Amino acid sequence: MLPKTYDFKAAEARLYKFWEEKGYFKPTNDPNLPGHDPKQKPYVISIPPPNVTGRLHLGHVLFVTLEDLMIRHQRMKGVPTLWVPGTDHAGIATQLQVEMKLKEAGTSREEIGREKFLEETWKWKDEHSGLIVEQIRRLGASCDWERERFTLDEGLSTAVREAFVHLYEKGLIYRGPRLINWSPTLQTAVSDLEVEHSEEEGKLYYFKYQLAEDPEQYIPVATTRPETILGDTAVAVHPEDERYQKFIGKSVLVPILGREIPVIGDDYVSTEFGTGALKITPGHDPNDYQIGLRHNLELISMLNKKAQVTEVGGPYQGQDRFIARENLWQDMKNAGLVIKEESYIHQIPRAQRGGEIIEPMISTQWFVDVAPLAEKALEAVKDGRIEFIPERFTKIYYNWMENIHDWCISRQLWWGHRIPVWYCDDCNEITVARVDPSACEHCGSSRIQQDPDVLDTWFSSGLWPFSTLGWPEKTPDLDYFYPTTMMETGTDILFFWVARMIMMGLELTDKIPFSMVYLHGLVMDEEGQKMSRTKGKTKGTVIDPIEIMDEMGTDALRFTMMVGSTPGQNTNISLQKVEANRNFANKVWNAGRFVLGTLEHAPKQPEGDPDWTLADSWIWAKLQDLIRNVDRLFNNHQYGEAGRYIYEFFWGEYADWYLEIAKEQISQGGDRAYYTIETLIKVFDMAMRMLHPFTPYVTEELWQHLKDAVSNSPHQDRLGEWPEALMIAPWPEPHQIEDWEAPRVRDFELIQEIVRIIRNLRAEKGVKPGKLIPATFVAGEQTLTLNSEIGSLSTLAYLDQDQIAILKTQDEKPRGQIALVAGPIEIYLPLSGLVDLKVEEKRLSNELAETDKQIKRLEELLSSPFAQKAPENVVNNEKDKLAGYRETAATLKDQLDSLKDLT
RNA sequence: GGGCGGUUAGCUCAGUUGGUUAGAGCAUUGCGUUGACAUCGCAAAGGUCGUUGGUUCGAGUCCAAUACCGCCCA
Repeated sequence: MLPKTYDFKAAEARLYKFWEEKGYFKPTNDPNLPGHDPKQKPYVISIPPPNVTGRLHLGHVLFVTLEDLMIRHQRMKGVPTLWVPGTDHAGIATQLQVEMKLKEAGTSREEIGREKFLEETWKWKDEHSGLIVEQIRRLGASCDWERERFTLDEGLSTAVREAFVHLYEKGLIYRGPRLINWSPTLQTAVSDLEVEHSEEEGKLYYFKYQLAEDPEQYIPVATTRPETILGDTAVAVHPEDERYQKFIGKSVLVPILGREIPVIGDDYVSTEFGTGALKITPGHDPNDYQIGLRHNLELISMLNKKAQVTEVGGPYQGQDRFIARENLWQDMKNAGLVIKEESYIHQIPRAQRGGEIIEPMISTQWFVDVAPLAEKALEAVKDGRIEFIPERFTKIYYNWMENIHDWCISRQLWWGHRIPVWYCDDCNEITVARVDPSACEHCGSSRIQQDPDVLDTWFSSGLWPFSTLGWPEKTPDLDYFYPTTMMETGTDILFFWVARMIMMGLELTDKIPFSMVYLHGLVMDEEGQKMSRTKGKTKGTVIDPIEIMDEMGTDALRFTMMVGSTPGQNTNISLQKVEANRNFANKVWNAGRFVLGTLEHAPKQPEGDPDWTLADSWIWAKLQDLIRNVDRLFNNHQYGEAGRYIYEFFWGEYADWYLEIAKEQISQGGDRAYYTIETLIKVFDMAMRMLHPFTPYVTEELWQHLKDAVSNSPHQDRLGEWPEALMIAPWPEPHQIEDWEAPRVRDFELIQEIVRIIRNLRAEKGVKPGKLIPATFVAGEQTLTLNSEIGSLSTLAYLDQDQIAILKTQDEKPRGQIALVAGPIEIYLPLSGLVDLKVEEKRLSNELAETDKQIKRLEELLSSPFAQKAPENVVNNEKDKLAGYRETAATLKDQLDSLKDLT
């Protein structure tokens, strides 16, 4: 006998090892092995690689569980499946961690130098990389670990190198000074996507731009960043603005500095905003930069890389940008150039990592010219080769692709793929090479220096679906498993990653990298807020998945993530929910225990063919229905909904009803017991199969026990040979609904209704559950059905089996008994002493009133145009209901009448 | 400024292609503990689906407008 509670701690590690050792994580039909059939279409997922030095958070849990579920499902369907795991080097994040460590040790990367720093970083990586991988394994992830990759692996580095050189040679990568997003503390450029705009309170500063020819006249200008006045190279007004058009072509004086700059007309300027005149700082503002390009304006960098004022700032040179703002403004006040300040809410660009204010500045960086790539990437989605789930992301994708900007790919970091470009000291030409060159390819000089920068981590991530399979080598893996099938990831990296993979894949491999993109939302706390380490003064809301797994088991966590999630929507999670699902795992465990227990005293062999009871047929029909629903939902990627269906079936139908009835049927012994046990097992087996992708551990554990028990039981003959593991057991196939199902389900629902109504009455009358009571049923056409279910009825409603009468009709109403009505069935319970005629009358008339209401409602409905216009089956449905209510009403009236005779 | 999502029971969320007075978990209330399960069982109470209008025989489910919350892009 199994223990009373499921000991997940012992089971999980053991089962994972078992699966892995059996080689189930590896694809069947491996292209590297003999007998490979290239025609069999595989199902492939490449994991969104987590940060190699990171640690598991709930976001990881969500995606690992989802992908594992998809993979396990396909594997059970017999499809060759491959899930490629791996990690990424996470340039900035990892470098920062190591820098922090160095700082603690009283040194810095600059101090120890690049080579030593990289050594330290690799060491750090080696120390930490095991953790996240170990944690992902613990989640039950059935990835092929022999194909695990890391973005800085040799092979993947070759891929990055190839991609860079290819794009460069095609003219799609270029270098040049452009306005980029600069992070003054990280001391690197970042891409547009790595900048977040947050709405914050600031000030709008109004001041005077004096005319050079007549300082008495001025143009009023408003700005949120007065310090950038030092870098102004024009003042722009709308060409049709009557207030200012006369100034166009004249010069104005930069406050304090006295530099002369032109007044230009540009219809970008809004006449509504501020004063209607705009100062233009092309060196430090993206919009101004565009205007500068249009008007050929001078570009002035008034801040250096530490965001301090440069020499162009005259007296403010060396001051931090925010200090300079105050000082300059004060000086302008003194000079009478200030008009006013008002508070103003505006967008502040902040670094996604670190949160400091990003400084737009001119810098020489490497860029990808993405427009030509985007065009192909757009086409691949428009023509349906790539599909988004949920579908609405298609539009979001289009919108981004259609307004795409060049991608700044160089980072002033040390940890990452170093840019494969060498500059010649002699001829100043550059050499871009797949293999490290020893001499300039232009003049042959050996005095060449490699570009010190590394590439954006997302550059290598963009190659992930194919680089992990061996590209640019033509490997059997690449040939067979690429394009991959499913890209499953978070909505937040649609642009960062998915879009770029599509662009890179199409450009470099000429193929789409995957045909489906499934996007999940973010994991939030129970109030739908982002989890935070601290929340005001109260404790943080961060839930540590490891702790949860320790306390409640991996399955509980996985199931919670799955049933709590809907495609593209955020998932709110709470400990309470995990607890509820731990209870579910326990329920599954105990139901399994029960089923196993029945096998121990199963009759040896059946004597005849099966004679299925109503309950047997009912649960089997319900199972078929479940299989159909789960199939439908999986096909639509509604995994959470599928999980909820299985949960409901298992707990609400199989455990609550069928198991209880099975007890009684087994007690009858003989063939009845034999076939009941068979049904118990078959349904349980199927349920375990469908549940397995959600909760792999508890299902496998139980299933293994069941398999052992069955193979040692007489049932082996009829149940046949079972596969070696649930994990590779065939997925239940849906069957067309058969004619016998609906009537059996209807009949059983009548039994359920009878049971419920008796239970309710017992509860109402305070009859102890242990007390068995007699009952009389007047069943009319249902006499046969009820007769066959005496056992179930008495078990479920706690009736005395020896004192049950089932009559077809009844001439005289019994006296002094409680009368109940369930559909067409009259029920009489001789609860002497508990019968209060007044109470009974009230109860019956209430019921009658309720029934009459329904009858009236349906009569109205059926005499409305509904009867003509609605489809026949819908109308018939309502007609049947009406007939049922009428039957009930008639019976109730009968009972009321006979009650009145007594009074 | 453009776009997207959400608004359903006290809380957190589900809800097939519109089909006829809405489901779950948790919380609440009452009863219950000798054999699958107290990580439980039985039962009860609790929403008319943000608002307005429209399409339809029929709308939580489609359309339009609107309010509030959130996100993305500019």
